[in-house]
Amino acid sequence: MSEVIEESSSKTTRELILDEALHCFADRGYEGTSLNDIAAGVGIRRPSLLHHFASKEALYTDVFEMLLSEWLEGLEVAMSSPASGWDKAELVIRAGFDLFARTPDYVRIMRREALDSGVHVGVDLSGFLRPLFDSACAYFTSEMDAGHFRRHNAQHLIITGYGAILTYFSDAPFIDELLNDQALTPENVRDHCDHVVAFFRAALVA
Amino acid sequence: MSEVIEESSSKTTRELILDEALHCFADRGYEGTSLNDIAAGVGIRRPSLLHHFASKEALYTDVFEMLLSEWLEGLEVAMSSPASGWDKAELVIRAGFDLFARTPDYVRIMRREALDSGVHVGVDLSGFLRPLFDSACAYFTSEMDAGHFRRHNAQHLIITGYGAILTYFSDAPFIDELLNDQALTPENVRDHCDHVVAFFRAALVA
DNA sequence: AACTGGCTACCTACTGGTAGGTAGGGCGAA
DNA sequence: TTCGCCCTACCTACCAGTAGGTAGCCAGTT
Repeated sequence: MSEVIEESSSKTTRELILDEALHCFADRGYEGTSLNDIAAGVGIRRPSLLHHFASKEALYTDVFEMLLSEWLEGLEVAMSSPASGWDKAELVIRAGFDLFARTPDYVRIMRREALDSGVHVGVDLSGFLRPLFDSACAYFTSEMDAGHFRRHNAQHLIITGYGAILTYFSDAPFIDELLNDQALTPENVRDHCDHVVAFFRAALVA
Repeated sequence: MSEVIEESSSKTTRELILDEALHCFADRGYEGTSLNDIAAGVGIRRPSLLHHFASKEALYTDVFEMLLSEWLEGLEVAMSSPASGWDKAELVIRAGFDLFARTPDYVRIMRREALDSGVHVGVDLSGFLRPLFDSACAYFTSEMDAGHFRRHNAQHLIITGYGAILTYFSDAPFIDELLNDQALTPENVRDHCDHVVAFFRAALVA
């Protein structure tokens, strides 16, 4: 049964294209990536790539939906945890770090998409993330009402956290240069995660 | 003296090109902007634009150097203030907000450059910003040593602050959608600035 | 006369996408 | 089993459009 061997040892061409496209789009952006680049990375010609995806936009949208489903899954698991108070906030922050460290290419695509405000992608990005945002706001508000957290505007708080965490991964090449070190080694990611956790704890827990 | 009239009532073509290029590059990125776009925005043809700038890269580099000199000037003034302790940190944060709110296009270009890790621009970005980074680190470290601030890793702290502040401006279109509001109105910028100041104060000042 | 700053016309390289062809595997019918 | 057929996955060759850049002309100023 050759397909068993194929499934265990190698991916389908379609999956190889998605992987290569993810990497190229993250690295050079939508406009900066040509279908020839992606096809060459996979080892096929452009028309063969277009046999698997109807257009460049369709390919990008598929990559982006991969990203969204993975993030939604990863974050919903953490956010639905039965923990409460600071424990839960820390759990979500650490889950976010794990998620982003595992898939830094996704972070850079998301950042590019935020900069371009969704001109390339057909999906409704903010509609997709709003539920997460709203439930995070509700959580912090209720914890502040209960006196467990210092009072802050919950929306601004989430945006600040989103920026602080995402930037470490999206701007990693730049941070590398600034620190003269590799930002994305496991130890450095853990160190920065510990710092962010301690920083937010100091700001939130009286 | 016609140049007096020109300076007060209208800009030179070169300056008009720089302004339009700044806006286009911020909006659609380097690859996403064509020289035709910029020329059309100014009201001339592409070859005429290339009469003023040797190439697309040269134009981009000039735009970027405008950005750097403006930022360096704005931040150095704040950082060289004789204030101390938390007052000085708050002063620099508020100066950064003012600066970024005044020139949101610069922020988006900087973010794109951080994502691309400086492939388009000829200047040494991290070499330019390192002195600012180092002096900020030294300041926080000495204040923490003196017991004025809670102990944090200064480098991580700066990076967290950089991400938290920059993101509000670079991702403004995305935040607009998330909040169903305009992130960059003067009131909203001030509100967010107040929040960031309060948040960092809570985290740093025991 | 010379310079400035614009123009049209053109170049080459490359883009996303299409047309048409082919090697080969899977499969039902003879 | 073998023949004929379809389908998948790839290919080469090509298309129109657009990119950045160049050559050379022309009008107005100095």
